Amino acid sequence: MKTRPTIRDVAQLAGVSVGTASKALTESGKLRPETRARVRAIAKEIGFRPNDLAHSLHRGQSQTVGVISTDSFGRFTMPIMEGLEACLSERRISVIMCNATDDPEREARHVETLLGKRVDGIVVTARRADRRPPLAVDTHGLPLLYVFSRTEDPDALCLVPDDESGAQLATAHLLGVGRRRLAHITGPERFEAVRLRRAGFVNALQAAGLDPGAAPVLAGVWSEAWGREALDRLFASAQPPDAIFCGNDLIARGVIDRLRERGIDVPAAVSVVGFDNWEIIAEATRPPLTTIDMNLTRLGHEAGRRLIELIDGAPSTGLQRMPCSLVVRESCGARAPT
Amino acid sequence: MKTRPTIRDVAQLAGVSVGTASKALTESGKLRPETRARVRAIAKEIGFRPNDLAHSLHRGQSQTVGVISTDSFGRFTMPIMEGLEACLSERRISVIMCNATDDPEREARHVETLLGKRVDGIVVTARRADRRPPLAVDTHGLPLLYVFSRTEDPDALCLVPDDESGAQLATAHLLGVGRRRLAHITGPERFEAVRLRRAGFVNALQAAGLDPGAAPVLAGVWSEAWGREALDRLFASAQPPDAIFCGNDLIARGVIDRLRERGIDVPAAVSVVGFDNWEIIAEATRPPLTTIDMNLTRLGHEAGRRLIELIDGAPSTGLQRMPCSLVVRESCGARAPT
DNA sequence: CTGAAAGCGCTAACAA
DNA sequence: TTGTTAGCGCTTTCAG
Repeated sequence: MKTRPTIRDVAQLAGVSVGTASKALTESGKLRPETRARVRAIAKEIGFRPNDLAHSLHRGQSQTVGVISTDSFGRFTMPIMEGLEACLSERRISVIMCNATDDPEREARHVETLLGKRVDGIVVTARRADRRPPLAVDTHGLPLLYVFSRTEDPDALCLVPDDESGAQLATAHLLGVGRRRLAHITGPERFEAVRLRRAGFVNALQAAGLDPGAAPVLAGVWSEAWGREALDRLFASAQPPDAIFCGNDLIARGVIDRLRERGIDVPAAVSVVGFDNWEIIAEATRPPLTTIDMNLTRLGHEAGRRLIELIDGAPSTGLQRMPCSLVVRESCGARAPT
Repeated sequence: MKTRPTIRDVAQLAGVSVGTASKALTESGKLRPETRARVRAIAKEIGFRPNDLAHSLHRGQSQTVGVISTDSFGRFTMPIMEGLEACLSERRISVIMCNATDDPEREARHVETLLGKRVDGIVVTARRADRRPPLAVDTHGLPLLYVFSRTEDPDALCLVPDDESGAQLATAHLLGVGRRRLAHITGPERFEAVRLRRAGFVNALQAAGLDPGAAPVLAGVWSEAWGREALDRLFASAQPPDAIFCGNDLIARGVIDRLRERGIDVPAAVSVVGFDNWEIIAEATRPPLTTIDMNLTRLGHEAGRRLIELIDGAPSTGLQRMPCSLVVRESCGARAPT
């Protein structure tokens, strides 16, 4: 491995001292423009690129943060990463990806490595936004941020989507297109997201003066098959719903598929709204699915912003819920009921 | 930011010199076991963690590699990353993720940053395995590896899935269950993957003594809607196929959906095989989809292995095609035809 | 077996 | 305006 040119090489070729060369290259200090230009020319010519390791060692900041994911680069992690990286790369901060896949030992090893590399901060992300135990390793007060993930540690800063208000948004939209007999088909009860989204659903009904007790809520799993099955159950009753809020887009897809199979028109007879805005799914349903977007990329971006604040010394703790938004496609019909 | 303990602190508390402390902590050299134990105890007690930046600066290796993706953390990048990270983390090598999203300028900036951080190697990955221009920045002979991506640079090492043999596998499977009137529905012609998979399809037919000219090939887009439309076209003819090899799972899903809508039984009347093994899709089709897996996680793992070899000094160039495999579910029927 | 010191590449404080 | 030097934290000779 041929070693790369150092600032000493640049200085030598430019006929100045290293100190001068350094000054010339970092904009800092006062220098005769002529000298500066010469140094820079040499640097460019020999392909000098400052060694950030040395810089970081000196400065005590590595311009690097670590991301620990328990979601092995899954569907939710990627948009978050995208936003995070976009935000951080503007400050020339690099992000190191670590996959722990729910293995505490791996996680600990990764944190050790990150600490060794003297990252300026760590963000923890997960497959679901439920509470998780704090990192097992003592991070010595390193800036720490949980995204799409929460911890018991009250000192930690956690950023999660606002499932409840997202669900209210969805429900309100169904009411807005004139529906009154709503139902909710969702995932496993043990997910906090399921409980929050149900709460949002119920709240919105109450706010509209409807009786939530009359609105069926079916909890199952996060799959199309469950969506189909649940739909069959709802339509076995005497008073089937005219609108269904689904806990995620997969369920919604199952629901819509089954409605079509039953010859029930969406959105003419029944309106459906999903959750996730998983585009490949939402755009492939027939008709395309109106759904809730958790704005995960924005969440990641915000995480980057907050992490930088933490790194810059502004302390901050607590749980922050970021708003969801409604993406209207065609599965609910016109906004104004006819 | 309270500064972390250094090896000097450890040495001082243990009553030895820094040199001794270093030896004690690195397994190297000869030391009285008693001394070693004492040093280690102190180190553990005060939470000493060696500063890898200093280590790297000294050693000239950063134990870090960069990944440049043009696929903004998309569906194909994820499994590759997973395998790569798993492989590399065993050697305690960290991976820095950079997203360039097809913007050459961003890409260049990222490469600069990586060079500054003195990464030991760079892997480039993409949304599709087609040829791309080499990195715009001079990497000074840094180990470089293209995964799921190729470049014109003949000196580069490129790892891609073997689309052609994957397609042969799929086609052979259809023939193996007794089908003879095959068709192929696929994506846009401009994708190399489309051309290779078609070639594999044709080869397999020829190998079986069938006339490829008689087997329709419909190129369109990578969507369910196209799958449905193409199926309608095939069944508008006098001699519809009894087996369809689809260029990806989305198309396959559209095909299967439409077959069901037409009341044609899968797999009794028609066999279908997909490509990608995108589990969420493949498992949701009715019946579940038999498909080709590009083994991207393994590809990523292999990339890690090869990159380590490059870093360790073994030169290697050229295009390497990694095998795909067949995942049998239920959309083709029994292996032995009745 | 252990201590002292040079040096990895860079920056910043101080001299000239 | 420019040069000199100490030091960031670690490893690795080379003496002791």
